[in-house]
Amino acid sequence: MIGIVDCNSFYCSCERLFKPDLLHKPVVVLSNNDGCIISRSDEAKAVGVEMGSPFFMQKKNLEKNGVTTFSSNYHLYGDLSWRVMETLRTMLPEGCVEVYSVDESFIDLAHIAPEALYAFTVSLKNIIEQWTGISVSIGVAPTKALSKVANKLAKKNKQITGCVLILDTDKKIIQALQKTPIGDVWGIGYQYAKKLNIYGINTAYDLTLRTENWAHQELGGVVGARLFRELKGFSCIDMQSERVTKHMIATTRMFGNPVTTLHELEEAVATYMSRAAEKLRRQHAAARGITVLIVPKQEVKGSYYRHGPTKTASIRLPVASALTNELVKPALELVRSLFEAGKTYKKAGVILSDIVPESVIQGNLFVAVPTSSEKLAKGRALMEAVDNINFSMRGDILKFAASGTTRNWKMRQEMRSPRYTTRWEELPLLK
DNA sequence: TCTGGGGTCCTAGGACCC
DNA sequence: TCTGGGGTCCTAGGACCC
Repeated sequence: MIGIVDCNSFYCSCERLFKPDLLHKPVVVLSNNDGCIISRSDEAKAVGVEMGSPFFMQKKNLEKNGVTTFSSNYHLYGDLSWRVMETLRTMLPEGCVEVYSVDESFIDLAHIAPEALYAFTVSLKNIIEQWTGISVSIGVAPTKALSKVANKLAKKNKQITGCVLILDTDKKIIQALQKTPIGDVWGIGYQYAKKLNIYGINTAYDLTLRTENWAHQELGGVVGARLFRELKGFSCIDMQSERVTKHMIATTRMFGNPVTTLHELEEAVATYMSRAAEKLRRQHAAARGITVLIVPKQEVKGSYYRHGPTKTASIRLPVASALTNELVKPALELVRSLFEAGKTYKKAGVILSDIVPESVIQGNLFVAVPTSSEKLAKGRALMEAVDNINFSMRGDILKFAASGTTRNWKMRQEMRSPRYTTRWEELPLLK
């Protein structure tokens, strides 16, 4: 059996941990730029605050209901996430925990006897809550997709389930599938749900009445076929070992204020590239592919989004690199090629792809030794020094000049809580 | 210049996840 | 006025090869 452990209203729970007076009060957390609502406590859900809804549209409702609002504080969430995952690792054998996102892990429960499953799961939940202060829900079933179904139901009926639900018989599985709207199924997003509704498929159970071939045809090929089998109880999405290196590294941001000049765009792109390059070096890798994207401010009729189409440009370096200066330079050329004078921009970003481990950077036969080993070593040493200083001093003390110093485009975060657990200056104080 | 089948590699873009 | 950020996987189609 496979379980999924999911933190309840994770970001809100993190905020409450250091503000216990908010325990049974409505709380929400906003996305970057204080744009939209990305986490809600149960009390906030109860007064009709929708997930993903824009902050400015909910502002009145939030005030009226006395909802406490936080900007996102990723230092805090990242640290508490780590504590929860570490707790799981100490409770389960090596290789049985797959961290799936900041607030979720799949756990392999094959080693637990069926009759002991429920008691084990409950004790796991209690220990996590006791050790970290974060409450979780756990769904258990024969496959990953079914464990997600179990988890959703456990959360929906907290009073009855106590946030733990185990689907260990065909009967329970079928009942659970019948209670699950098709759009709630893991792997069925907005587009597929719409399509399936047209075919008269409204619950997860309805989908299982079709054939694997049908799912293959209508739901994106092998992905759909796999989901179909998983819902039928045949496990085909294995536990993944911890991924060491990412295949793609992105740093993208909305601007705090709209940007109209090439100069500002260049600053932003240089800044984002510096961050992306840091992430790259942290995983001891180098990248060949560079993509720059900018998004103009422009109404598009009939579109869900309130911005113009994303403009992208990319290149491949002759040789993979992890040096900020080598990555910034081509990125700046790309952004210059994309920029159109007279337009207003609201977002920009960089994406590094074609990522290889640092140890296997391929030389290029046709590149005339610009990267003699001596020069390469110097570049690495410089990067290491920059990374170390920025890490120990916090907040980019050392920057490349191209990143600028004024940064009018920086994002807004007006209601961020202190970084209680990762900054000495921001430790919580007891009176 | 025309004709065929089978394969690889690459990129762009769509769908999804949290 | 104001709608997030960072990922994954897969498919289709073009270029190129024999």
